[in-house]
Amino acid sequence: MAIATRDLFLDLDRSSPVPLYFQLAERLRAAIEGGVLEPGARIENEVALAAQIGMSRPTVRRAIQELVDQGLLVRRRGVGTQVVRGRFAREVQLSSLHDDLVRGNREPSTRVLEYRVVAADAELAAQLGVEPGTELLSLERLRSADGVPIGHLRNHLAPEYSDIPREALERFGLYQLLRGRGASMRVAKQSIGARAASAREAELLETEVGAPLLTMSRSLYDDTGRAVEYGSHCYRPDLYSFEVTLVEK
Amino acid sequence: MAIATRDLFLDLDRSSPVPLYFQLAERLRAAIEGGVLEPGARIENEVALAAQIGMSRPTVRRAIQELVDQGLLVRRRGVGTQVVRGRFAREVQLSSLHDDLVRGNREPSTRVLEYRVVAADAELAAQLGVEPGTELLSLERLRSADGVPIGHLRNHLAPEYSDIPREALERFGLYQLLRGRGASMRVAKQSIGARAASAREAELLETEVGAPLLTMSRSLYDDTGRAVEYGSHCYRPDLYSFEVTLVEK
DNA sequence: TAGTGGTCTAGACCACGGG
DNA sequence: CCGTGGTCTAGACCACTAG
Repeated sequence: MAIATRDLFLDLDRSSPVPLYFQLAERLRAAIEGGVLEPGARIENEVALAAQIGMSRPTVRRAIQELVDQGLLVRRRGVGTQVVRGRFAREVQLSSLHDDLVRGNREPSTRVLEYRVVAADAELAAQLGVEPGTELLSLERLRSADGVPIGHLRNHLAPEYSDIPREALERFGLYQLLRGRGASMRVAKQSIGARAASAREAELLETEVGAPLLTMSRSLYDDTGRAVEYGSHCYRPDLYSFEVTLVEK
Repeated sequence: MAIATRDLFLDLDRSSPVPLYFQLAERLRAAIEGGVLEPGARIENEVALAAQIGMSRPTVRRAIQELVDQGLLVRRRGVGTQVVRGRFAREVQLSSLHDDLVRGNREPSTRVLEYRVVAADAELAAQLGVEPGTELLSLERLRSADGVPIGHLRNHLAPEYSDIPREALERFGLYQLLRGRGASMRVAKQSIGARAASAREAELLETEVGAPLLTMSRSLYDDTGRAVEYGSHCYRPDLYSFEVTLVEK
């Protein structure tokens, strides 16, 4: 039996700049995360839901699809749509470690270890999709949370961002600064691995030489498809990990 | 100036069971990966493309959206759609290590180290969304590629899959066996981290005690939202890493 | 102002799963 | 057989960007 959802959608605002499908998706999400729709519960079919709410079926469908993509709902043709059982994972966003820490109510701080302009070698040029020899701002930072070192961050920034002042990097997250300079970041391609800490990394991260580190290298592109930065980071695995949700299509 | 794409879409098959939007997306992908559409190239606008191909705009739009979601294209309202610059990352699928190795033309082999039924404790029950005490098949396997140990895999399977024979696990990937039993897996929630190898892990993986290992724990759900398995794996980081593409919405 | 992607409608037909 | 989600159409209006 499908759950009655009539009362959940009374306050949709058609004059709002927020899309209808998004408003509906957020209400469904709240119902799921708030326990109104329990794990395993079936929601009403798309046609009936559209009629009840007074929206077209494609709009309702898109709202549901958002939650399917995020792993909160599963659909079966000919059967129906249900809430996934089990725990909910916080969705991975395209955000910086700095922002992650702030969201987790931890106090981030940053020490800039290196700040200089370099010419892109072949490897960097390929990662970023720029010409070899292009001038990039090379950064090396140590990021701490509540005074404890958590990550060693190396970044190379595209030329248009190479005027970010060193002092700003001590106080703000890199993504925050990039956004403030008009970058609209869209696509990140990451590779996650592990390796042993070097002597320098061990000293910076206050751990032992050879201790396991979680590594992440990332190429970041903006909404024009141009490279914004290439980053090569390592983290203390006792203080940081990556959460990923995969949905089979 | 937008790239002419007229000739790319002459062989679309409207009678095929493969959806039109998917056929179109695959042709676009081939054009991008084959270099016909170069990094940074703009493709024609959705309305013109639809008219040329003889499809409706929503269908064309959906095809483009597929590639946007996969990080191959970027769109800007009022401007247009462009090919992302930089390297293309192979998309992460919901697949097993076994399948990954086969795809990479490597020879996987598996040693089953443990095979027994256990009762779910509170932690496992929460991860899988089942009642505590539910009987689960507990597995411990060593996966090698071309004879070199690459990962130590611990899994707990939901009751309906606990009759998978031990011998099958030596010869096939777990996902392959689950699919063969009718499981249609949909959602995986993974956490990726790192830690030091224990004495046993070091021996199994032919590395040193304390050597860095890449870890991944995963809850897997099927298309009814029910739990299929919980896995807790570790890998030799010199032989395996995770590739992730994130797209900001 | 012209051109683009973003949203939304109101239908239609089909494929699949279950009874 | 019926109910469900999956696909597709042919429009419409709007918001944003660039010149």
